[in-house]
Amino acid sequence: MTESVLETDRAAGALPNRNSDSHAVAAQFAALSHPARIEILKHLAASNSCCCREVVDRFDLAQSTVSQHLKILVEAGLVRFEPDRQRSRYAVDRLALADVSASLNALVNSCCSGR
Amino acid sequence: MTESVLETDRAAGALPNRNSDSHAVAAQFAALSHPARIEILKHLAASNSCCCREVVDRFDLAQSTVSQHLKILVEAGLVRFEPDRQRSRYAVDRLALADVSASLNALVNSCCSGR
DNA sequence: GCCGTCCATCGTCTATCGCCGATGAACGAT
DNA sequence: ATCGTTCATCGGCGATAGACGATGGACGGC
Repeated sequence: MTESVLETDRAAGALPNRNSDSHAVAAQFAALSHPARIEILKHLAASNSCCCREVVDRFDLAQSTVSQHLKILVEAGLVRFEPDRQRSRYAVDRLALADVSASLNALVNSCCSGR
Repeated sequence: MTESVLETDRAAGALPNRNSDSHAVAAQFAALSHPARIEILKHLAASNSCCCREVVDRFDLAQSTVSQHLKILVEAGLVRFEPDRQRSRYAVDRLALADVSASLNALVNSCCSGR
Protein backbone atom coordinates (compact mmCIF):
# COMPACT_ATOMS: atom_id res chain seq x y z
CA MET A 1 0.00 0.00 0.00
CA THR A 2 1.14 3.49 0.52
CA GLU A 3 4.14 3.82 2.63
CA SER A 4 6.16 6.90 3.12
CA VAL A 5 3.94 9.53 1.87
CA LEU A 6 4.37 12.85 3.49
CA GLU A 7 7.99 13.40 4.02
CA THR A 8 6.87 16.88 4.78
CA ASP A 9 7.12 16.78 8.52
CA ARG A 10 10.21 14.68 8.19
CA ALA A 11 11.91 16.91 5.66
CA ALA A 12 10.97 19.98 7.57
CA GLY A 13 13.41 19.18 10.29
CA ALA A 14 12.07 21.99 12.33
CA LEU A 15 10.87 19.45 14.79
CA PRO A 16 13.33 16.60 14.69
CA ASN A 17 10.59 14.17 15.38
CA ARG A 18 11.41 12.40 18.57
CA ASN A 19 9.84 9.40 17.13
CA SER A 20 6.70 8.16 18.40
CA ASP A 21 6.62 7.97 14.63
CA SER A 22 3.45 9.77 13.84
CA HIS A 23 3.27 7.87 10.61
CA ALA A 24 2.92 4.51 12.24
CA VAL A 25 0.57 5.76 14.90
CA ALA A 26 -1.55 7.56 12.36
CA ALA A 27 -1.76 4.42 10.26
CA GLN A 28 -3.17 2.45 13.14
CA PHE A 29 -5.66 5.14 13.94
CA ALA A 30 -6.65 5.11 10.31
CA ALA A 31 -7.54 1.46 10.61
CA LEU A 32 -9.81 2.38 13.50
CA SER A 33 -11.31 5.38 11.78
CA HIS A 34 -14.24 3.56 10.24
CA PRO A 35 -17.31 2.59 12.26
CA ALA A 36 -17.71 -0.69 10.43
CA ARG A 37 -14.19 -1.71 11.35
CA ILE A 38 -14.76 -0.87 14.98
CA GLU A 39 -17.91 -2.93 14.99
CA ILE A 40 -16.14 -5.76 13.25
CA LEU A 41 -13.40 -5.58 15.83
CA LYS A 42 -15.93 -5.83 18.63
CA HIS A 43 -17.61 -8.72 16.95
CA LEU A 44 -14.36 -10.56 16.47
CA ALA A 45 -13.55 -10.06 20.10
CA ALA A 46 -16.94 -11.26 21.25
CA SER A 47 -16.74 -14.32 19.07
CA ASN A 48 -13.13 -14.83 19.96
CA SER A 49 -12.58 -15.82 16.37
CA CYS A 50 -14.74 -16.02 13.33
CA CYS A 51 -14.73 -16.28 9.60
CA CYS A 52 -15.60 -13.75 6.95
CA ARG A 53 -19.00 -15.19 6.27
CA GLU A 54 -20.00 -14.78 9.86
CA VAL A 55 -19.16 -11.13 9.77
CA VAL A 56 -21.02 -10.70 6.52
CA ASP A 57 -24.13 -12.17 8.10
CA ARG A 58 -23.82 -9.88 11.06
CA PHE A 59 -23.50 -6.64 9.19
CA ASP A 60 -25.31 -5.28 6.23
CA LEU A 61 -22.32 -5.21 3.96
CA ALA A 62 -21.33 -7.07 0.85
CA GLN A 63 -18.89 -9.92 1.23
CA SER A 64 -16.25 -8.12 -0.75
CA THR A 65 -16.59 -5.08 1.45
CA VAL A 66 -16.20 -7.08 4.61
CA SER A 67 -13.21 -8.84 3.15
CA GLN A 68 -11.61 -5.50 2.46
CA HIS A 69 -12.25 -4.21 5.96
CA LEU A 70 -10.75 -7.37 7.40
CA LYS A 71 -7.74 -6.98 5.19
CA ILE A 72 -7.23 -3.44 6.39
CA LEU A 73 -7.43 -4.57 9.99
CA VAL A 74 -4.96 -7.37 9.34
CA GLU A 75 -2.54 -5.05 7.55
CA ALA A 76 -2.73 -2.63 10.44
CA GLY A 77 -1.71 -5.52 12.67
CA LEU A 78 -4.84 -5.35 14.78
CA VAL A 79 -6.28 -8.65 13.63
CA ARG A 80 -4.60 -11.95 13.03
CA PHE A 81 -5.44 -14.07 10.08
CA GLU A 82 -5.33 -17.82 10.04
CA PRO A 83 -6.50 -19.89 7.10
CA ASP A 84 -8.62 -22.78 8.26
CA ARG A 85 -9.71 -25.14 5.53
CA GLN A 86 -11.38 -22.97 3.00
CA ARG A 87 -12.53 -20.68 5.71
CA SER A 88 -10.52 -17.80 7.02
CA ARG A 89 -10.36 -17.30 10.71
CA TYR A 90 -9.89 -13.83 11.99
CA ALA A 91 -9.10 -12.97 15.56
CA VAL A 92 -8.32 -9.77 17.39
CA ASP A 93 -4.70 -9.30 18.28
CA ARG A 94 -5.29 -8.09 21.78
CA LEU A 95 -1.70 -7.25 22.41
CA ALA A 96 -1.50 -5.09 19.32
CA LEU A 97 -4.70 -3.39 20.28
CA ALA A 98 -3.37 -2.70 23.73
CA ASP A 99 -0.29 -1.32 22.06
CA VAL A 100 -2.31 1.19 20.09
CA SER A 101 -4.04 2.20 23.27
CA ALA A 102 -0.66 2.69 24.87
CA SER A 103 0.44 4.86 21.97
CA LEU A 104 -2.58 7.05 22.43
CA ASN A 105 -1.96 7.22 26.13
CA ALA A 106 1.57 8.33 25.43
CA LEU A 107 0.28 11.01 23.12
CA VAL A 108 -2.16 12.23 25.71
CA ASN A 109 0.55 12.24 28.32
CA SER A 110 2.91 14.20 26.13
CA CYS A 111 0.12 16.65 25.53
CA CYS A 112 -0.62 17.01 29.20
CA SER A 113 2.93 17.28 30.39
CA GLY A 114 3.58 19.94 27.86
CA ARG A 115 6.65 18.34 26.44
CA MET B 1 -19.48 -3.42 34.54
CA THR B 2 -22.02 -4.71 32.16
CA GLU B 3 -20.25 -6.85 29.71
CA SER B 4 -23.09 -8.35 27.87
CA VAL B 5 -21.61 -7.98 24.51
CA LEU B 6 -23.01 -8.67 21.10
CA GLU B 7 -25.23 -5.72 21.38
CA THR B 8 -25.96 -3.46 18.53
CA ASP B 9 -25.08 -0.17 20.07
CA ARG B 10 -25.58 1.18 16.63
CA ALA B 11 -29.13 1.72 17.64
CA ALA B 12 -31.69 4.02 16.14
CA GLY B 13 -31.58 6.17 19.20
CA ALA B 14 -29.08 8.64 17.84
CA LEU B 15 -28.32 9.42 21.41
CA PRO B 16 -25.04 11.29 21.63
CA ASN B 17 -23.70 8.54 23.78
CA ARG B 18 -20.01 9.01 23.50
CA ASN B 19 -18.24 5.93 24.58
CA SER B 20 -20.14 3.34 22.68
CA ASP B 21 -21.14 5.04 19.47
CA SER B 22 -18.65 3.63 17.05
CA HIS B 23 -19.45 6.33 14.57
CA ALA B 24 -18.38 9.11 16.91
CA VAL B 25 -15.34 7.21 18.04
CA ALA B 26 -14.34 6.51 14.47
CA ALA B 27 -14.66 10.19 13.66
CA GLN B 28 -12.23 11.08 16.40
CA PHE B 29 -9.79 8.45 15.29
CA ALA B 30 -10.09 9.84 11.79
CA ALA B 31 -8.94 13.19 13.08
CA LEU B 32 -5.90 11.45 14.53
CA SER B 33 -5.22 9.40 11.44
CA HIS B 34 -2.92 11.88 9.77
CA PRO B 35 0.71 12.33 10.84
CA ALA B 36 0.60 16.06 10.30
CA ARG B 37 -2.33 16.39 12.65
CA ILE B 38 -0.62 14.36 15.31
CA GLU B 39 2.44 16.55 15.05
CA ILE B 40 0.31 19.66 15.15
CA LEU B 41 -1.41 18.33 18.23
CA LYS B 42 1.93 17.80 19.93
CA HIS B 43 3.06 21.25 18.97
CA LEU B 44 -0.09 22.83 20.29
CA ALA B 45 0.38 20.99 23.54
CA ALA B 46 4.01 22.01 23.83
CA SER B 47 3.17 25.63 23.14
CA ASN B 48 0.12 25.44 25.32
CA SER B 49 -1.62 27.61 22.77
CA CYS B 50 -0.65 29.08 19.48
CA CYS B 51 -1.95 30.64 16.34
CA CYS B 52 -2.14 29.31 12.83
CA ARG B 53 0.87 31.21 11.63
CA GLU B 54 3.04 29.66 14.28
CA VAL B 55 2.09 26.20 13.12
CA VAL B 56 2.71 27.17 9.52
CA ASP B 57 6.21 28.28 10.41
CA ARG B 58 6.88 25.05 12.24
CA PHE B 59 5.83 22.69 9.53
CA ASP B 60 6.46 22.65 5.85
CA LEU B 61 2.88 23.10 4.85
CA ALA B 62 0.95 25.85 3.17
CA GLN B 63 -1.10 28.11 5.35
CA SER B 64 -4.34 26.91 3.82
CA THR B 65 -3.36 23.33 4.50
CA VAL B 66 -2.58 24.03 8.13
CA SER B 67 -5.82 25.91 8.49
CA GLN B 68 -7.67 22.88 7.19
CA HIS B 69 -5.92 20.51 9.55
CA LEU B 70 -6.71 22.78 12.46
CA LYS B 71 -10.32 22.94 11.39
CA ILE B 72 -10.51 19.17 11.31
CA LEU B 73 -9.05 18.95 14.79
CA VAL B 74 -11.50 21.55 16.05
CA GLU B 75 -14.46 19.83 14.46
CA ALA B 76 -13.38 16.58 16.04
CA GLY B 77 -13.46 18.37 19.37
CA LEU B 78 -9.81 17.73 20.11
CA VAL B 79 -8.72 21.33 19.82
CA ARG B 80 -10.40 24.45 21.10
CA PHE B 81 -10.59 27.54 19.02
CA GLU B 82 -10.63 31.02 20.37
CA PRO B 83 -10.50 34.10 18.18
CA ASP B 84 -8.07 36.58 19.60
CA ARG B 85 -8.12 39.86 17.75
CA GLN B 86 -6.78 39.12 14.38
CA ARG B 87 -5.14 35.90 15.40
CA SER B 88 -6.74 32.60 16.07
CA ARG B 89 -5.68 30.80 19.15
CA TYR B 90 -5.73 27.06 19.11
CA ALA B 91 -5.24 24.93 22.16
CA VAL B 92 -5.46 21.23 22.82
CA ASP B 93 -8.58 20.17 24.63
CA ARG B 94 -6.84 17.82 27.02
CA LEU B 95 -10.05 16.54 28.48
CA ALA B 96 -11.39 15.62 25.08
CA LEU B 97 -8.12 13.96 24.22
CA ALA B 98 -8.24 11.98 27.44
CA ASP B 99 -11.77 11.05 26.51
CA VAL B 100 -10.66 9.57 23.22
CA SER B 101 -8.03 7.63 25.05
CA ALA B 102 -10.68 6.37 27.42
CA SER B 103 -12.82 5.31 24.50
CA LEU B 104 -10.00 3.30 23.08
CA ASN B 105 -9.32 1.80 26.46
CA ALA B 106 -12.95 0.79 26.66
CA LEU B 107 -12.71 -0.81 23.26
CA VAL B 108 -9.62 -2.72 24.26
CA ASN B 109 -11.30 -3.83 27.44
CA SER B 110 -14.39 -5.00 25.64
CA CYS B 111 -12.13 -6.91 23.31
CA CYS B 112 -10.29 -8.54 26.19
CA SER B 113 -13.37 -9.52 28.12
CA GLY B 114 -14.57 -11.49 25.13
CA ARG B 115 -13.00 -14.63 26.46
C1' DG C 1 -17.25 -36.28 -12.01
C1' DC C 2 -20.62 -32.05 -10.51
C1' DC C 3 -22.36 -28.59 -7.36
C1' DG C 4 -22.50 -25.47 -3.48
C1' DT C 5 -20.02 -22.68 -0.22
C1' DC C 6 -16.47 -19.61 1.28
C1' DC C 7 -13.33 -16.29 0.21
C1' DA C 8 -9.86 -12.96 -2.02
C1' DT C 9 -9.22 -10.20 -5.72
C1' DC C 10 -10.27 -7.29 -9.78
C1' DG C 11 -12.65 -3.61 -12.05
C1' DT C 12 -15.46 0.28 -11.58
C1' DC C 13 -17.94 3.86 -9.63
C1' DT C 14 -18.51 7.97 -6.62
C1' DA C 15 -17.17 10.68 -2.67
C1' DT C 16 -13.81 12.41 0.04
C1' DC C 17 -8.97 13.58 1.36
C1' DG C 18 -4.88 16.29 1.13
C1' DC C 19 -2.46 19.59 -1.01
C1' DC C 20 -1.91 24.03 -3.08
C1' DG C 21 -2.50 29.04 -4.82
C1' DA C 22 -5.55 32.80 -4.89
C1' DT C 23 -8.87 35.70 -2.78
C1' DG C 24 -10.86 38.70 0.43
C1' DA C 25 -12.20 39.87 5.19
C1' DA C 26 -10.54 41.57 9.65
C1' DC C 27 -7.42 44.07 12.29
C1' DG C 28 -3.15 46.89 13.76
C1' DA C 29 -0.02 50.20 12.55
C1' DT C 30 1.64 54.01 9.89
C1' DA D 1 -6.62 55.92 3.83
C1' DT D 2 -3.26 52.70 2.95
C1' DC D 3 -0.32 49.15 3.98
C1' DG D 4 1.11 44.62 6.13
C1' DT D 5 -0.21 40.63 8.56
C1' DT D 6 -3.17 36.87 9.81
C1' DC D 7 -6.49 33.74 8.65
C1' DA D 8 -10.64 31.16 6.59
C1' DT D 9 -12.50 29.87 2.52
C1' DC D 10 -12.95 28.68 -2.46
C1' DG D 11 -11.71 26.15 -6.57
C1' DG D 12 -9.04 22.79 -8.65
C1' DC D 13 -6.20 18.82 -8.97
C1' DG D 14 -4.50 14.07 -8.23
C1' DA D 15 -4.85 10.30 -5.16
C1' DT D 16 -7.24 7.42 -2.10
C1' DA D 17 -11.20 5.36 0.39
C1' DG D 18 -15.29 2.78 0.38
C1' DA D 19 -18.85 0.51 -1.71
C1' DC D 20 -20.48 -2.96 -4.95
C1' DG D 21 -20.91 -6.95 -8.48
C1' DA D 22 -18.47 -10.30 -10.92
C1' DT D 23 -14.94 -13.66 -11.32
C1' DG D 24 -12.33 -17.56 -10.17
C1' DG D 25 -9.76 -20.52 -6.93
C1' DA D 26 -9.97 -23.76 -3.06
C1' DC D 27 -12.66 -27.21 -0.60
C1' DG D 28 -16.25 -30.36 0.96
C1' DG D 29 -20.19 -32.99 -0.10
C1' DC D 30 -23.19 -35.53 -3.34
